[in-house]
Amino acid sequence: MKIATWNVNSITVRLPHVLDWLESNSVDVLCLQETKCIDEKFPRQDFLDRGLYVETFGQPTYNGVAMIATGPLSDVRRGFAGDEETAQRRVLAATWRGVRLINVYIPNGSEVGSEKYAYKLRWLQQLRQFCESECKVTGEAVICGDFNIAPTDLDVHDPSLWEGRILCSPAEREALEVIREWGWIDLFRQHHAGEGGHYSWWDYRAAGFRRNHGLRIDHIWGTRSLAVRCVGAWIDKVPRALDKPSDHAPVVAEFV
DNA sequence: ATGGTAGATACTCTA
Repeated sequence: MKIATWNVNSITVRLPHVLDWLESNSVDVLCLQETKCIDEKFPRQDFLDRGLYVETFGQPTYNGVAMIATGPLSDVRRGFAGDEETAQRRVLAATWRGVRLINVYIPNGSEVGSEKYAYKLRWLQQLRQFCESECKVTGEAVICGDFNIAPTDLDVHDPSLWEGRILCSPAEREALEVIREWGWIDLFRQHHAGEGGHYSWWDYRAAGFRRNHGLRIDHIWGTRSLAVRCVGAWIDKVPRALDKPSDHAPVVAEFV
């Protein structure tokens, strides 16, 4: 079993990359973020034609998450309990073959101290509640997506440049730690303990990818019972080097 | 010093 996450920065633009990637990577579930596409316009037929199952939770222009799977997705949950119809669409949960999956696009936060930053911290508090209500810590569950947080300085190409800045600030790292303490294990770090230089996002600007000036902000975390079955986790930089790439690379975890 | 690029939408916002 393989589970992957990929911020595609518009499913409309990235559809060829996603279809090609699925062709050459036999993943069972692919969680997408920043689809930037309302559900009615999501190119679901391209996936259905390939025998895949699709669940979407999108809005115009911004945000949007989706799941693509090789089998049916059940108990689909869209957004937090009590969200207004107009709330930003950033979280989608579903069950695939008994595994509970949470797909998140955590807010970027814009700038430390801004209104968007406060929204990010509030959203992270809600996400901890969501984990508690949607998953059993003793069960098989995964939370993955664009977390928009580099958990430690090991996940940052230049920690002194990024110190205290958005994606790296202490308050957001602490809020993420509160979520992790619920019972999640970083499946990538489990297989790459202490290794620097592994990033999942590189800014389009200033030739970030060519210089490997990146951050590891896309993550796959699992509960203990899945972590012991996880035999590998990696970041696939191949699609990031294509023409017209997303600024994020897919992250994959494999289980026995 | 506050750059640089990309995407969706509409003459900016978000990342």
